[in-house]
Amino acid sequence: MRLLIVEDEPNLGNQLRNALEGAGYAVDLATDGEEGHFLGSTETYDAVILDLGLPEVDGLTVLDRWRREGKTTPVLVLTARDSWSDKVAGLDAGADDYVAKPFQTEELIARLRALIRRASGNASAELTAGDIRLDTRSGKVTKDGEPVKLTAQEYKLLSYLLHHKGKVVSRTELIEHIYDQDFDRDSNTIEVFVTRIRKKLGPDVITTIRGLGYSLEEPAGVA
Amino acid sequence: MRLLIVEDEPNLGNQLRNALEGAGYAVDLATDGEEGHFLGSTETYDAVILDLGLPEVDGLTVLDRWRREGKTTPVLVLTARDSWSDKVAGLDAGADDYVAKPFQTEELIARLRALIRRASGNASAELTAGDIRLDTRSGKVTKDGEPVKLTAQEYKLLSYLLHHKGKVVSRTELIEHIYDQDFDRDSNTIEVFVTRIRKKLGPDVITTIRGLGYSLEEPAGVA
DNA sequence: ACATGGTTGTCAGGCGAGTGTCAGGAGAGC
DNA sequence: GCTCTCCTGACACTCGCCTGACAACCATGT
Repeated sequence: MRLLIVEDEPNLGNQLRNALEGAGYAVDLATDGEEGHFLGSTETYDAVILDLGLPEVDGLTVLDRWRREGKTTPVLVLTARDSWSDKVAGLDAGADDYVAKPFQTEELIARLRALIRRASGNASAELTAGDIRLDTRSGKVTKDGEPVKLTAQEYKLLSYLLHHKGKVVSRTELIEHIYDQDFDRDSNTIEVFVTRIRKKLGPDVITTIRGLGYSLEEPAGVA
Repeated sequence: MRLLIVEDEPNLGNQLRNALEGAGYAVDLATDGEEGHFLGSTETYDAVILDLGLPEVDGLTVLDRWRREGKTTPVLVLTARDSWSDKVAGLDAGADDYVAKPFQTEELIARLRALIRRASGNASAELTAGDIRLDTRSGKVTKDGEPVKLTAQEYKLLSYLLHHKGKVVSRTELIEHIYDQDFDRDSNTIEVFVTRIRKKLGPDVITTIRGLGYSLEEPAGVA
């Protein structure tokens, strides 16, 4: 899962980045509205955290532009506390959720998780495929009810595939969503991690679509 | 366990704070409704003690706002002795328990404990995991029936993990709940205390989830 | 006031899991 | 059979975590 933070205040921005990276997200940080809008328009993110009070271009404007461009990425807006007018305006512009500043990191993360879950159309916090089960809240994975120990990267990869169950996901797409901007794009880490996951969860969990990428399917009628 | 006290009368407020800190809680104190609401909205507490007669914004209003914002933190309300109307109103606004002023500190603490226990879904005053047993009433910990002497911080840490048994708890979350507002966030005290607890209770009590945090599990079927 | 014992937070060194790179091998598709 | 893609075992390096030692800080009793 990859996030964009648009926040001009350096302290808060970095603090946020650290917290979210700690929570297992890949994070890009933009420090003004111009850069934020640019990144949001050109890169793909699973969610955006947008501060409203920004230099150059106001946060609301950025949000509005994205929506006009047809971007549907879920956006979580940071508002100053008490600023109800901001909230209303934000709603109109198409924000998906709010957190009042200053905020508690845990709450922000919880809301983000909910946002991403909603956006990918999953009602529940649990993602499943066959006998594999992943709980996004506790961060635990089980197979046949047996807990399986995954490392951070393995978890990210599996979680992304589960969020896009049934679709074919290219290696590039995976790299873009699991790592942040500056990461060597011609590396075979993804293959390596797919292998490692297959070792832990069984060879049939992830299907290779030769030349295109990988896909995680709900196993067909076979019992 | 971290508490918020909202109490305008300085004597009572400080007295409460001392008593509760003595009982092993991390305590923040707000002296008016505005500040109280702000802290309650932005920080995470395990419970709130709320006086109803407050300057600026009334206690009931504060409570009502929190509930509208979706806060589910358990709230214990302090009411004047005979003010039944307050109680009724408080109930409507979503208070979880009452203590009539003037009150006995011990009673308050007992009720708080019950409140927190209920909120975390534990029926009993005892938290257990394997052969570890923690009595929240007496504040005593035993392993295999043998009493174990824990220091205050060790106890807090263990207790928080037990309250969240099975979940992965990040180092940040632990810091936020064990210490009060201003505490250096990048310090390795948590690691140190985990080590110390492991020394006293055995190395397998607390599991490290690399990159994410710690977790306290009910040991699997193995006898 | 002073001494004492215990508790708490900081630091630095060390260790190991986790991660990415590589290279050789297997298999699909033509 | 040849080629291109993907798989996978081994290795090196990094970074996170552990842990022993120290110093500051209480609380307590004298």
